[in-house]
Amino acid sequence: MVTTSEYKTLQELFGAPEPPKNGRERLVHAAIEFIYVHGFQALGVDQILARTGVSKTTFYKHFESRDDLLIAAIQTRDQWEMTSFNAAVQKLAKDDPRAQLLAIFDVLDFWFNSPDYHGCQFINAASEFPNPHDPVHVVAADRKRKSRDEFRNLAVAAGIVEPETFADQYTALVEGTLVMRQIHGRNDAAKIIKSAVETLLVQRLPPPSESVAQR
Amino acid sequence: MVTTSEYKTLQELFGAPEPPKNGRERLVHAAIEFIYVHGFQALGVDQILARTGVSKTTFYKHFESRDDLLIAAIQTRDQWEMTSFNAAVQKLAKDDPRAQLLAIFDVLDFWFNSPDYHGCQFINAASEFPNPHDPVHVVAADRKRKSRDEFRNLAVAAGIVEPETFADQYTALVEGTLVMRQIHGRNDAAKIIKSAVETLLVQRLPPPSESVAQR
DNA sequence: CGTCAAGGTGTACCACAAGTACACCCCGGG
DNA sequence: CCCGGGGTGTACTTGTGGTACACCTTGACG
Repeated sequence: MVTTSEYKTLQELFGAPEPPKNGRERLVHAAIEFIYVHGFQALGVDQILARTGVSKTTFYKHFESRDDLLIAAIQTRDQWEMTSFNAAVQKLAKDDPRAQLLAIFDVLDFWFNSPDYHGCQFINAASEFPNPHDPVHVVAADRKRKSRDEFRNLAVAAGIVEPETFADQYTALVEGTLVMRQIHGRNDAAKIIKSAVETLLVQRLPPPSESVAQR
Repeated sequence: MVTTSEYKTLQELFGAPEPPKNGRERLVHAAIEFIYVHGFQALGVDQILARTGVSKTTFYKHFESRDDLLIAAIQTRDQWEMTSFNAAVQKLAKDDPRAQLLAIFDVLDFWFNSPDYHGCQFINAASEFPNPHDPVHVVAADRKRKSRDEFRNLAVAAGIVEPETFADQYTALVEGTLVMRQIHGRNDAAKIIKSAVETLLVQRLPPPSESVAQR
């Protein structure tokens, strides 16, 4: 098992999103930053204009409406976060699927203890836009289902029995870990839940193949 | 284990909140209903006034502001939901703590498959008001932490080893189940995750006492 | 009976944010 | 040269949270 101590900051694991350039990208970038801290509904058009120095006319040339900006923001965030997170897991656990299923919680632990953690953007988004047909909700729900499918693929690759059921239970633990960190305020959540994952893993790993030396 | 088939509807398990009477209660009641479906930010003062037939002047005699109504709404919902849920668990599992830890997922399953399920109000609230000092967020976070403590108490009563760790893992599974139902759209979540709870339980139940040790 | 307070109504109004209309600027490439 | 893409500024409309003020109804009680 790769020890995570060689990585000190989340930046090293995640990298930073590209700095903004033209008007539209400046707006989306500023929106992402603001929304992640204060939520979607708190974002005011005038506020984001003052913050970026873009004029209102320019804004409405790039976006049909305020909602249009919100959609662009979560889509961009989705792209960035998915690639960053997967890259971080890859750094810690290479291509070993079983190690990756555990390393995911190490990455979560890093993330949880970074100073600018403000919860899972997609849980927030789906809660703020409860209508399942709202475009923002759709992006968030798709992201969640894709994550669950990636977990299933890892489970299959790791040779876990009943990978679908395992994927559901593993996903629930991940989501629950996010909620415990964000709402319960437990920033040790990832460390503690990781042991539950190990319990589920050993129960589902059929042959005692000593191939993956764990510990 | 109590089979749940004797209960057909969530109403039987939960009961209904008391019908509204005077102006203030009508407003709070209508707000709760609306918020649970559409979210906090979607609630407009004029809308709720039209819906209840209360005048704006009356509204502002009862509440300092719109936010004040939101706070009253989530507090009232908190009271009602906690007592209803606990009563439902009691109906299914009497006073057997181990059975209660499993029955909680049976109640969740009922709830998930009722037509008017719209997610966990408190996850929604904390997401819509991400500022940890916001009054609405505080109510939601307190509710979550209290639930976790109730789970810990059940674990202690059930004689589970390391009840604190178990409570954290159990809580994560509950929260994860809620998220999977609400965002992933998996209304079979409670059934599937229940088996993970059983796995954690058998691992933590120390003596193979053939009958559940009851008080 | 008279009166007074609690709780309710209606209308007009202010402040602020989303979104529109219109006139204008600058600059690089056919 | 001039034309279109991208940018600016100002003034406006509209909707909604919140206020001010004048008024109505009911029931307890001296």
